[in-house]
Amino acid sequence: MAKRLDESLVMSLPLFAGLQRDQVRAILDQASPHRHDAGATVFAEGAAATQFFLLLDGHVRAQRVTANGEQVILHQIPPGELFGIARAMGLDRYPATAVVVSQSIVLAWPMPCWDDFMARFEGFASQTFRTLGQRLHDKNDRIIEMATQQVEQRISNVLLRLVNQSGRKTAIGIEIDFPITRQDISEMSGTTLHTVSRVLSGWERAGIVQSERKKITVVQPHQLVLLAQPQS
Amino acid sequence: MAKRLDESLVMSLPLFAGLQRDQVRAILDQASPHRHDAGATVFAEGAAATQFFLLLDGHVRAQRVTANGEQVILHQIPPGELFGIARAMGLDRYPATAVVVSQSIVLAWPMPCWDDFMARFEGFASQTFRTLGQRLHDKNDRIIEMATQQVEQRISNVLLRLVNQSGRKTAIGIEIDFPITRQDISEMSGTTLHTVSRVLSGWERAGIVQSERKKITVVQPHQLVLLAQPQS
DNA sequence: ATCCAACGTTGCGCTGGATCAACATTTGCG
DNA sequence: CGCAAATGTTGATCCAGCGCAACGTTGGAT
Repeated sequence: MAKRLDESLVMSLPLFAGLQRDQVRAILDQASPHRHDAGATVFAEGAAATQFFLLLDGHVRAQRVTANGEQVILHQIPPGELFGIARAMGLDRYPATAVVVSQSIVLAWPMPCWDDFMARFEGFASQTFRTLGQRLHDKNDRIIEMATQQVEQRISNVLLRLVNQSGRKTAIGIEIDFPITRQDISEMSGTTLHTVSRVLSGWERAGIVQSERKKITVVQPHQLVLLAQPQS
Repeated sequence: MAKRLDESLVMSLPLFAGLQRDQVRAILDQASPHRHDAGATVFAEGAAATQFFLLLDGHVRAQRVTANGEQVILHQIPPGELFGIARAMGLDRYPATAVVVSQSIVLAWPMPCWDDFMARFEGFASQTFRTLGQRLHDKNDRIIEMATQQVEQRISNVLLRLVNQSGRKTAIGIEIDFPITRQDISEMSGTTLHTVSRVLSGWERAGIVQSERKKITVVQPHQLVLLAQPQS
């Protein structure tokens, strides 16, 4: 653990915009960096919220399990974003489980730092507000989708969101750059893996997507946008 | 407009906890009070966010209309809560429409006050964080419900939420203390008014609820709790 | 090289709820 | 008062998508 974190890794993040280099230094010095492999749990629902985190690289998702044992994926955290900030919301336990989707680099701070940072760094609070506002907005969108749209449209929307957030341009289209299963998509769209499989098979036949095991490439994003629209 | 707002109206709200009487005075002096009748629109989706609001008394809901013209009720604002705080989330337009459900008293501040209040009053930011966190939590619950539960369970959950938030004890049970239609409930639970009507008729026959036009009284809350549970 | 677990596909039947339709009741308004 | 609009009820029908089942495919562990 001798190696220090380099400020340049994070200076470009909106969270640290407007901070001096030595301020960032001070923040980073209190963080412990972790590398997690796919499948690892960063924190579990209901556990005491002793740390908060910044996702430097990779993909982490927040999910919850129902009384029935069904999983629901609530949120996919993009690189550069804070997560596990229960303290900000007045909670002392994590409201969901954070699971690593693909190898990720995560910074962790002890939760007491939270109040300290909020008080000392101007942009910290406003940036956190923005993040929460964005999440709230996304969740509203999702609620509206679930309330009014058909399964096929919901799946289109999930794919489009993933592509926008984590798409990587390739020769044949835009690829989702982390491993994702039909089951995952079903847990994001409120349906079953069977239905997802059927729908994706259909789209593959129509040339809209192309997929391998745990990998999906959107070949015709425009078609997907059309499918995502509520049909008149 | 000669009458001044009395501090005691709001001093007990968590939002103003820890503030001195003269601080509250200063805040109130910048507010303009409004009385709205049922059906009035406080602000519309997409409009420039020029004001933020505090609901003193009554009921206001946030809703959005889909491209199809279907309405979805996103949130019901309880008395004492801030709303229309687009600024906090980094937005300059309201993301939803705020409609008055029953006669309400609302305080309005010009949006520029927001940054000012946030900077000057300690508890303002933390209380707002708490409110946003609470909303986020509610929306997660709702997403999980919509993804995993049957219509009857979702309707139970909606009723229970309304009863908890705005229930008034009466001789026969707990009554929802603002006018609410089957249509409204369907827009909160992602179903149709027909299905809501059928379900409520069933519950009425079973003696769980009792309802008149635009009025619902839960007679056996416990039964409703049981119905809301995912069946094994 | 083999095996096993995870992942993906597809057919089939069933059903929860949407949709369509008709009608009843209540309220507000000219 | 009488009428139109809003609200609520209930029956009949239909189908999207779930549950179930069987099977195929891939990759990683030993």
